[in-house]
Amino acid sequence: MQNNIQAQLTESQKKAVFHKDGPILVIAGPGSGKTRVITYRIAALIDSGIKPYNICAITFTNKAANEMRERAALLGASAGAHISTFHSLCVRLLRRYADKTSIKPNFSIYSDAEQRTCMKHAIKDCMLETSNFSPAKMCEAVSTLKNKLMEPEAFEELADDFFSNALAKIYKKYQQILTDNNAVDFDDLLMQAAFLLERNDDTRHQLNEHFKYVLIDEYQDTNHAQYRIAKALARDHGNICVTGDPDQSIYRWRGADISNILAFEKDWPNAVVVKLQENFRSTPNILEVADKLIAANTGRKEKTLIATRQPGQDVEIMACEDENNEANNIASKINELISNGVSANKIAIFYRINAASRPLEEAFIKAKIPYQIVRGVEFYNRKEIRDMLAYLKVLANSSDETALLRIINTPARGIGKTTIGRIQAYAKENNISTYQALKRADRIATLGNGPKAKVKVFADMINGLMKDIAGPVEPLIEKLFAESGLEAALKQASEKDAIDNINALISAAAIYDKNTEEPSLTDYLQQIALFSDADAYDSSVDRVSLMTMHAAKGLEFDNVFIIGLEEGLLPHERSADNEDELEEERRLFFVGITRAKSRLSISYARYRTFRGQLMRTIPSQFLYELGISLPKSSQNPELQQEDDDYSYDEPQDCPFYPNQLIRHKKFGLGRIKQYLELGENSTVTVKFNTGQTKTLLLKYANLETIDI
DNA sequence: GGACTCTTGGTTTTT
DNA sequence: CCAAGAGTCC
Repeated sequence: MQNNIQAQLTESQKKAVFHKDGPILVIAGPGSGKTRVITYRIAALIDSGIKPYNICAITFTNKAANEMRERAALLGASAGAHISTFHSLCVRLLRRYADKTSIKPNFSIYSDAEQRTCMKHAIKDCMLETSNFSPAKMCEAVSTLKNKLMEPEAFEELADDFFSNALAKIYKKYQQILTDNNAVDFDDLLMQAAFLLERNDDTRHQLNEHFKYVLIDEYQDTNHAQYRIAKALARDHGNICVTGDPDQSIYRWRGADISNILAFEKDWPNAVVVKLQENFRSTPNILEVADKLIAANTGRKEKTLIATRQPGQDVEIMACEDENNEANNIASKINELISNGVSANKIAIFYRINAASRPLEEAFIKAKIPYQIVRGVEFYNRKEIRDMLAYLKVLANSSDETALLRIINTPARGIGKTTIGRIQAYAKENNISTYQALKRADRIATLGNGPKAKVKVFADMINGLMKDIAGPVEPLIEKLFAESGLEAALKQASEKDAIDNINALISAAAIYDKNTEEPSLTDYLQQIALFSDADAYDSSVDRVSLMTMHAAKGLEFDNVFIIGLEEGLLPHERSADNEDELEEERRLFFVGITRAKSRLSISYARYRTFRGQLMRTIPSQFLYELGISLPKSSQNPELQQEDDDYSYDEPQDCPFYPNQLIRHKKFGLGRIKQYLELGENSTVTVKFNTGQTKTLLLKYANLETIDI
């Protein structure tokens, strides 16, 4: 490798980049060059004579994979290394070695909506009520089991109470439905791939021969299934290099297991451990705040971020009246930045939940600020797009009944519930798929002549299109749009937006065709199923970026605004009851803060609209952990007035100390966990005997102290 | 079979 | 406040 490239690395980075064989653990803070290490390592390996195709690098998003590919090429690494996400890699493996699994290579990948549809059927098939067993909850439970690589049969044996017995039944049924549809969900991709590798020694061996070097970025967010896949991928040679930061683990709720990175040295006892402590991204002002915040987490290995940049602007905390005021304040600050010559694409706004983008959008339109909302999957959630994709899924995989039922009467073609029921009954009786039954509709005795004719027209249309599924995707989609009747239906209803969206889908398919060596419908569908929000981020356009803190992972911006620092929002209310989840919320905020290079502004609103109602908020407990003082008053005299009205019933001095026993009218007995002196906004965090932990505004809480 | 109204339930984060 | 599902009517 050229010397000038070497010069771009620190001594510790070099250690990880140039150490050749065996396991390497790179444990490092934000902005320390973790991803850079992986990229350079790919280049260095190729430079040392390793063939590109012998390298397998795994990133967290497709976007990150693309970027890594480009950067490695810039370093002179010839193309050919496999760089992708875990999920994409698994798709490839399952397609290639489908004969060793229970699925066929043209399998459909089900989105959450499709998963829920199947789950609903599974619950009903088990003679249970969806009102008692909500499909979303059951999907979550099944997902958790799959992430632990627990198959239905194995779980059935463990199930020993009412709920888990029901879950076992539902899980089994759900899995049966997926198999019948020749479909997998996101978790299956990992689970099936893990079993493929673990249960077929020859296949695993062959892959170990092929991928001689395995590199994994963001290792702190791998779940158990991914951990087992990683282990299997490196089993023969042990050339596994992982990078990560336990403080940036933000996917625990999705099964990410922080102990994967913490126990790496146990799994690979000869591992070389490289620590990267310097931060090249942020000013010391920002790092100090990040440091203070994350120090509040108890379950962590202590580490301090070492700043390398010159001091800059202080971190700002903004108190706003409500979400609109917050959005407008930010809009005017951004306009100021832009008029000072800052490019819009150097500015980002992060929030906890997607719904928070709306007031910002309105404010930006008003203030004429160009913006992009980084939410790639939204496009694929539109009804018309899902309809088109359902057609395509049926064409690629005729076993996909979920997709078939979606489109059989979309647009309306007079095939209603009754007809469908009769076709399904016939299919079941004759042990054929619903699609096959459609094709012989004329033989279904229960159908009248009218329905028979309508079904025949539909079946002929699908059959006709199926003849064209080989090769490029774009012409097929275009033909489908016309022949399915969707185009005519949308035109008739003057659904201009919907037509535009489908045209966008067609253009995107053309790009896919152009960029793919061997385009195929199956591959196209499997790829777009794995598209993520973060993939939509376009750094080249000059727009302010709006995204969730989860989507911000791995990115950096000169100017960052983080909004909604309020109890219930960040930390989110659903995390408040659980100490581990609260710590994850803190890590999430930490991730947000450490994206900022030079300027960071954090805001909260004193009122926020919630389910259509303006509600008083409580400033986030995290704000008090940053080590900076909060702004005292709001700018709005009216609201100030309102606060003064309340001030008379403020408690004069606070008798609360940690662990003190108290009683609350509604929640009952509990112990004080924390008391925050904030004047009129003083809060107490109480762990109630019900198991719940709540943060209450002292002035409304009416707590009764119980002295022992 | 399909369009329409009304009710009710529910809001994280995502591959 | 808003989407989805049930129920009602043509």
